[in-house]
Amino acid sequence: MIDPNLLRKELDETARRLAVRGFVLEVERLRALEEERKAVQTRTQELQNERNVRSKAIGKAKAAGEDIEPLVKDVSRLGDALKESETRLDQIQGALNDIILGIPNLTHETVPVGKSEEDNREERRVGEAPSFDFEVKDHVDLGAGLGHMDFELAGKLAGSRFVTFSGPIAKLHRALARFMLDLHVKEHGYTEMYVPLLVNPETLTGTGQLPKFGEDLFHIDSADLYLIPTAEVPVTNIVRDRIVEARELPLKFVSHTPCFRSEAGSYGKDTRGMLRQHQFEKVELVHIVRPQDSYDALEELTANAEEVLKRIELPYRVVTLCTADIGFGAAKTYDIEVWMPAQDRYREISSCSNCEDFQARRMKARWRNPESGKPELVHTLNGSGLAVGRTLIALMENYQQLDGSIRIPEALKSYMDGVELIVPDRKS
RNA sequence: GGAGAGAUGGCCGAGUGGCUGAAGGCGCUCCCCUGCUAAGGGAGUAUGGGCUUAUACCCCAUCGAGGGUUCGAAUCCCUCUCUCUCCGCCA
Repeated sequence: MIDPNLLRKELDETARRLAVRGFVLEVERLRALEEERKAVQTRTQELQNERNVRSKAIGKAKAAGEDIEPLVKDVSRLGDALKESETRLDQIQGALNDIILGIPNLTHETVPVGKSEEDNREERRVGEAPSFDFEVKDHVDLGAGLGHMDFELAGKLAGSRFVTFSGPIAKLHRALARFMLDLHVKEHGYTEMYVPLLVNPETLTGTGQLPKFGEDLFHIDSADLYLIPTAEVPVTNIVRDRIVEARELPLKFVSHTPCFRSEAGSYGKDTRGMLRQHQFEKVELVHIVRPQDSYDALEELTANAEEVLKRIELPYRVVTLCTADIGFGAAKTYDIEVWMPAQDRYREISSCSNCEDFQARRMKARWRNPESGKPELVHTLNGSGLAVGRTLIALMENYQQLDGSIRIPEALKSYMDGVELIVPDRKS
């Protein structure tokens, strides 16, 4: 959440900055609530103070053996007024809290202002799109030809937006995840985390999925738990309600998990193939850093994710999301988009965001600043390094051969037990 | 799932209705003393909020979480969460 002081002291300016990203702030309602909050809070605290002072006096009088009845009678008068004041304060603060939890983050000054994803700013292109002297197939046709990717079977087992792999495709999928984990742990200095895939509402509120985006999540009714939509949720919440020492920073975590998304509201979008699934694997990168380091960390994290594509030689580009396309909690986001030959366009394969103190404030995630000696909010960042399923289909499409077989890039061979080519299964 | 015990500050730990935001110890910070080391003496050491020019005062809240009783709750009652022990079950 954004700094509540902005709503108290710079309300109009804050509304203007939010309007840039298409969010309409209820300025007049906030102003009225804030004014009342101030009055009621002051009144409540005065009443509490009076009660405390008088109650202490009763304690003393009693210890001294005096008659306390008149004193008790005197304080009881306060009861109703105090209760009423406290109740009203709770209501106001609840209302303010509801509003503020629904306000998106303020964007960084380097974020392009835009109206749609058309206005995202391309930063760089890396690698050459492969040229084919035959008609390219998409991953669905390739998978069907190979006989190792089955959407119908998944439909029978679960429903739409699921997939099954068998044999060499399942192995390639696993190889990709292992390759990514090893790269980030051994060469980029990340600590691997194994985390719960079901989390409670507090955790999801910490990273910003709740209360506003609950319909995007799968919920377990029997236990009030949710399936994680990304490892960002449990991993970032490691520092929730903590004050970390300055010497511990930066914290860099990598976690490979399945992710679950209801995709409510995306009916009819990317229905073919496994671009948009209810369940997919992702290797997630999370940084917890000092505020002054967060923009350097965003470059580092993005470079770490890009390195995966460089190693497996897939062409991609990096774009800075504009104010219309950026996510709820992010101050700045780079999307990495991989080349998809069958679609003849780049598609998102990683999203790397600096949330600044937006999640930290919700989570009460702080560090002790040695200069002030005081706890201050950390900055949090996250990014896919990479989405494994999408990497798999990008690899299939970019490395396809005339006969429908798939070549294995050099960097993955050691993870494939020597398999250099995935060929159609003659049995199927 | 059944039976029982517990949750207090960075840590350990006291505290069963009143000057306890919390004894004592450890740790940490600063100062003093000591010609090394060790020991010793003193002071300080939670977080959020209100007020404020102020990280100064003062005030409010917080002893797992949320309700309740009371003039007054860390202490009493209820619900929940988590931890530990025993039994059962189990990858």
